[in-house]
Amino acid sequence: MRGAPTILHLGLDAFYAAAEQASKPRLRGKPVIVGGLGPRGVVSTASYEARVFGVHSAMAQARRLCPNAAYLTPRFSLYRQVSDVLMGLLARLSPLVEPLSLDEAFVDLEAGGVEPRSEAARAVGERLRRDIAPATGLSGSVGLAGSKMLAKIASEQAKPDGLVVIEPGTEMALLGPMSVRAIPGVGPAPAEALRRAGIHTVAELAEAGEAELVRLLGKAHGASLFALASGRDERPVVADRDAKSVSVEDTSDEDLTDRSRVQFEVARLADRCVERLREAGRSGRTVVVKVRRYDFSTLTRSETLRGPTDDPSVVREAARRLIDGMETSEGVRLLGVGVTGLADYTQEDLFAQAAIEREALEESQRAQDEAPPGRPPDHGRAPGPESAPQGPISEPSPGLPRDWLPGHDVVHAEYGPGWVQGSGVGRVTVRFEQPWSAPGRVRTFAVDDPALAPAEPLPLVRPEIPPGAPAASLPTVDLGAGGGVAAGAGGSAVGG
DNA sequence: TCTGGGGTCCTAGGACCC
DNA sequence: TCTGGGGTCCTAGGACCC
Repeated sequence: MRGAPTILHLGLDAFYAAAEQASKPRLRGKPVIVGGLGPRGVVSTASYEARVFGVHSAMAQARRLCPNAAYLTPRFSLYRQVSDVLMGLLARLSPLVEPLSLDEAFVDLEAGGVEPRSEAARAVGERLRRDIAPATGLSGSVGLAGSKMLAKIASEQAKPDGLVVIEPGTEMALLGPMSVRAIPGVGPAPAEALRRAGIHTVAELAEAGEAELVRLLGKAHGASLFALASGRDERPVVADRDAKSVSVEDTSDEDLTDRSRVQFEVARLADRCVERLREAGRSGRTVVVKVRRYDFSTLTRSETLRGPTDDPSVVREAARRLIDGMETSEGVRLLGVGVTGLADYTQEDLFAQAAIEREALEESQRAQDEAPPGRPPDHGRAPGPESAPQGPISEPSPGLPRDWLPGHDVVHAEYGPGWVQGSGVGRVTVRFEQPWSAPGRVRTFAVDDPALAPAEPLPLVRPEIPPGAPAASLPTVDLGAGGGVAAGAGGSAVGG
């Protein structure tokens, strides 16, 4: 606990939903829900307008409460882009920045040379809030306090779009009457155990004493909770924490019962997991398979290899052995594959590498041959790294239905950039607008209209156009394939 | 509140080694 | 050959967070 509020916690407000509203002028001021699509989808983030209806994160039945909201598919490439900008702003404040998620971080202002006084810390926080809007197009809330826990509680109180400083010396008066749930780490299960023991507030936690809390909640939880409730929190802000695991999982729209289908899906998940592992430049030693059954009971099985690997076929085979030892006959709603025990990737010798790639290729061909019947051949999603690169010439194969996901970006040869508002019965409705344009109008096309193509997200903040540069080509967020957004984008701006 | 997806940390038992 | 304690690794499950 510091004598000055020099630990800063920042969180963007309703991040994903706010990013969608910044992106889509027509949705500003309206209920927007990211996620919640599909028979088993849950809400990822609800805009403040949607929260009025009682919609919140992780909720399954949002549609009943808020049928008129815009339900959108998440666009993680955009959120990551915004996150990079945000973390860049924070890095200017201090070398000690600890990201907690894409939109949340702790910053140690003292390590950044900020004078350890309330006024100085507050000034930095206020400037940060002012800088966030023009840099990201979004708003954030800032908490400042003498410890991580209090800074986080402060920024929670500051939401939306505010700043709260907890002055050292005032924290116990503030904390005491709060519910035990206000302390990060106290979820439903510990809260219930505490309630049965007659403990409801933070003050009662501190009065209960460490021994009692350890008895109720176990050694680690009890001890750390007692310290936090007593206002003791010396946890440092830690930058550059390495990830400890990588995993992917998928809930199917309907429970899977067919054994070969389960095996096939596990192999695909293993490939996706390794893809992500490799992107992170890591390798892992323990392969984990997760199964959630029809009744929501959850099983995991793991296998530790002799050494770390980032070889798709090795991970796939381990996952296959694990799933083969698991009971799935009554129906599986979720399958997952993960890798833990991560090590920094070390380039193996070239022969081994070549052999591995060859094997992976053969394996993926085998997997394709083994694909169980009844499954569409493969719409659009690349089955493996070898088919990934696609130049500007790659046309969408005619006849194959494309997924037009609500909220995703498209570009039309005549009307320019827009986003999918909805699709069905062979038609897709697109709203033509950009982050910096006035609200746009919708048009409807056949799903296979050749003039319509998927596109990368546009940045939320209009990029500066250097004086003298041609006003056309606006950059897209990702420099990946398929861009081609430029045509006609120059003239239609309104704001700015 | 019939419950996603990506993570983190903790607990507890058993194997194994010294 | 028996007994014991401590440390570490592995496995499985559970709780929490965003």
